[in-house]
Amino acid sequence: MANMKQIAKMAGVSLGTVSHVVNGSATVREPLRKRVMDAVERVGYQPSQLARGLRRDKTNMIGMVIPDVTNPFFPAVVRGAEDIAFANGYRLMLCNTDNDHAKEIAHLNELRTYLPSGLIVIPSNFSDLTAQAASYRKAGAAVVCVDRLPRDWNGDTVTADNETGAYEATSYVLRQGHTRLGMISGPGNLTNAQNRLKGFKRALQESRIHIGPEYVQETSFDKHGGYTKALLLLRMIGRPTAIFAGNDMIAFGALLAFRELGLKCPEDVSLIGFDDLELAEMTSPPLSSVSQPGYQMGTAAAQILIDRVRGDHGPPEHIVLETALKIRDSVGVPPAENSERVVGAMGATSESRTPRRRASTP
Amino acid sequence: MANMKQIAKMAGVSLGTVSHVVNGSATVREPLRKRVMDAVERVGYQPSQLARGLRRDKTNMIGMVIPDVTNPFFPAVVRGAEDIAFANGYRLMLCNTDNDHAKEIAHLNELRTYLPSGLIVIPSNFSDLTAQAASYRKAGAAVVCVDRLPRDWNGDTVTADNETGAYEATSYVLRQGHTRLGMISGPGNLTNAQNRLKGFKRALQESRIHIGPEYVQETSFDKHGGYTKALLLLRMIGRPTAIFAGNDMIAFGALLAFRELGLKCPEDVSLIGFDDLELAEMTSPPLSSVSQPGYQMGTAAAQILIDRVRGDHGPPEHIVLETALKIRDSVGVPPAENSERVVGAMGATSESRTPRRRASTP
DNA sequence: ACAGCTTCTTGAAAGCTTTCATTTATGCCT
DNA sequence: AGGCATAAATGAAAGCTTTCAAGAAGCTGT
Repeated sequence: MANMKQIAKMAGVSLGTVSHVVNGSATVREPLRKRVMDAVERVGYQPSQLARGLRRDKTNMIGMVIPDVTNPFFPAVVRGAEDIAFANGYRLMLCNTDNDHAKEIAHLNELRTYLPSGLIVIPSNFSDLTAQAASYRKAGAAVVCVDRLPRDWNGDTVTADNETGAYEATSYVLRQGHTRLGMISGPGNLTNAQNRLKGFKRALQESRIHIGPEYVQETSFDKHGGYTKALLLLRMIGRPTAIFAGNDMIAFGALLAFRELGLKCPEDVSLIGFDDLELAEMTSPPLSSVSQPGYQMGTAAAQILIDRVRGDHGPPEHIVLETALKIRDSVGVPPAENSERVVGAMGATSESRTPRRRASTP
Repeated sequence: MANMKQIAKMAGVSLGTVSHVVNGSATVREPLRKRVMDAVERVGYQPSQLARGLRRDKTNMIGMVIPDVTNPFFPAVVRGAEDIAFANGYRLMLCNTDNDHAKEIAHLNELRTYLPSGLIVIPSNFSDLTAQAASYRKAGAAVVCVDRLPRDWNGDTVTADNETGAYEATSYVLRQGHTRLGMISGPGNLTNAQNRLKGFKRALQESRIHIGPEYVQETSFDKHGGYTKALLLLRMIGRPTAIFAGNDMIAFGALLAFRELGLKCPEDVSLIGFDDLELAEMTSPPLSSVSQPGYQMGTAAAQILIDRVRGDHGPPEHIVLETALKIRDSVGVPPAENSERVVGAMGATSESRTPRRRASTP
C-alpha cells in the first residue's frame, strides 16, 4: 500500500509537508498543496491508522463492550453508537462478554493496547469496570457506561429511567384491578434490574398492596429464565393474576409458559414487559411493554464519548432517558375470583390440584 | 503503559530477548526467561498491538461488515464469528453498511489501513466486494463472504442452502393442498433471495402449478416490506391462500397485514417464513419457517478465515449449510372455495369488493 | 536593494515492536 | 585445556506516521 514517502517523492516535497496537507496541521501554499493532493488522489493513499495511532498515542477506535449481540436489545444500542461514531470518523470494535466477568477483563486488557479513543460499556454482572476505567482514563481514553452501572461507578452514564418506567407499568396494571402481582426480575446485581424492581415495589406501596417475597422471582434476562420462573409463579397457590417481566425476553418466556399451561393471556393472566422490542407487537397477544430507547442510548453514549475525546473535561454526565408505556393487549382485568383455573398438573403436587381461592387483599 | 524497553531494563536483558520470550520466537534459557516473565507479570505488560501490527504488517483484527446489526438474523452470524475469532486471539471490528454500497466502500477502505488479518463480509446490495477483496488479498488478508454473494465472487463462501430450504418449505405448503401461492421475495439482486425464489419456483413446477408473475412480489428484507406487499397480495382478486415470505421479518410484516385485514392465519391464509428467528415461535400463530444456522455460518466463516491466515492456500471453499423446515402453526389447509372473505375494503376498489372464485388448477 | 520579519518547508527524532545479522556464551571432544 | 560447533543473546534497522526545531523563502518598509 502506498505510504507517505511515496507521496512525498511523487509530489516532490518532504514527508512533513505531506503530513501537513493530509492533516491540515499547518498551512501549505497552494501549488505544493495541490501537488500533494493530486498524488494522494492518484494512488488512493490513505494514512496507516496503525502508524498514526502509534505516533499520536490514540486511534480512532472506540471499544464497545456488551454482554451479547444476540440479545435483541443490545444491537439497538450498538447501532446508535456506531452511527454517531462513524459520522465522526470513529470505528467500533465490538466485544461480547456473555456477562462473564473474566471475559470482560480479557477484552478490556487487550483493547487498551490498541489505544482506543474511548470505551462504551454495558457492564457484565459483577463488573469491576471502575478499576479498569481508571487505567483507560490515565491513557487518555474516555469511558462511558450504558444501561447498567458497575459498583462505585463515578464516570459518565447513559441509562433509561428504569424505575419510573417500571412504576408506570405497574401502576397501569394495578389500575386494571389486579391486586396480586408477580414480578420476574432480572439479575439482582444489575442496576437496571434493581431499579425496575424498585419502581414495581413503589407502585405497589402507593396502592397499599402487599405481596409476599415469593411473588418476586429473580432470573437472568432471557427467555429461558422467564419461562422457568413464570411456570413457578403460575403453579403457586394463589397465583398472580398479572406478571411484570423484567424485560421482554423474560416476558416472551412467560408467554411460552402460559401457553404450556393452557392459560390464556390476558383472560387468565396478564403480562407486561420492559424494552418494547420490535417484536413485542408480534406476539400472541401483542405484548404491552415499557419502551426504552436503545438506539438513543447508543447515540447519547457515543456523543458524550466524542465530546470527552475532544476535550470536554466537565463533571460526569448522567443522562437518563425517558421510557414510555406501550399498551397493547397483554394486560386485561383480573379473572373473576372463582374462575381461577387449576394449573400445574404436570408438576402434580397434590396441593396444586386443589382449587384455591385467592387471599383477599384490602 | 509499560513497554518492552522497561521490561528489558527490569529484567536486565536486551529488547530482542524480551520479544523472544513474549512471542516464543526463539529459545531463551530458563533463568533469563523467568526474569523476563516476572517483570512482565509485575507490571502487567501487554504488547502494543499497534506497534506489533505495524511491524508485522498485520494485526489480529478481523473486519466484520454486515448490513445492519439491528436485523435479528445478523447478530447470530456476528456472534458465531466473534466466538471463534476470540478463541483464536482475533478481535472483531464491526461495520454496518445499511446495504449502502457507498458506506460499504468507505468502511472497507479505512479498515484496510488497520491491516486486519481478514474480512468477513455479508455484502450489501450491489456490492463490488470482488474488486476490494483483491486489494485486501494483495495485502495478505483473507476475505470470506457470507450469506449472499456479490457479482463475480471467486473467493471463500459460507451460505445456507437457500434453494433447498425454499423448495422444501414450498413443497410442504403444497402438500397441505394449496395451489395458489404468493411469494414475497427479498431484493432481487441478493443471491440468497434469488435462490429462495428459485426453490419456490422449482417446487411449484414439480407440482405443475402455475402462478402469474403478480403473485411474486419483491421487497426489502424487513417488516415494512412484508407488510406492504402482503397487503397488496391479499387485496388481489383470487388472493393467494398461502404466502411464502423471503425471510421472517417479511413474514412478521405479513402477519401484521393479516391482522389489519382481519384475516386469520392459518384459517384464511397460510404463511411460512425463512430464518427461524428466535421469536418465530412467539408470534400469533407461531410461525412455520425454514431454519437457517446463522451462528454456524459465523463460526464457519471465521474458521475458514483463520485457516487462510495460517497459511491454507487451497482452492476457494464453498460451505453450504443445511436448512431445516420448522413446522409450527402458521400453515394450514386452504380455506374452502366459497369462504374467501372479502378484503381490502380500505383501498376500496369496486372490484375487490366482489367475491371471486379462484382460478381452478389442474 | 537590503535588513528584518513572517510564513513555509524540511529533516530528523520518536513512538513500540519484530527480525536479522552479529556477537557472546555454552558444551563437547580430543 | 584448547578449539570448534552449536546455542543463546544482543543491538540496530525497519515499519509509517506526527511533530518540533531549524532552515529557507517570501514579503515589507525604507
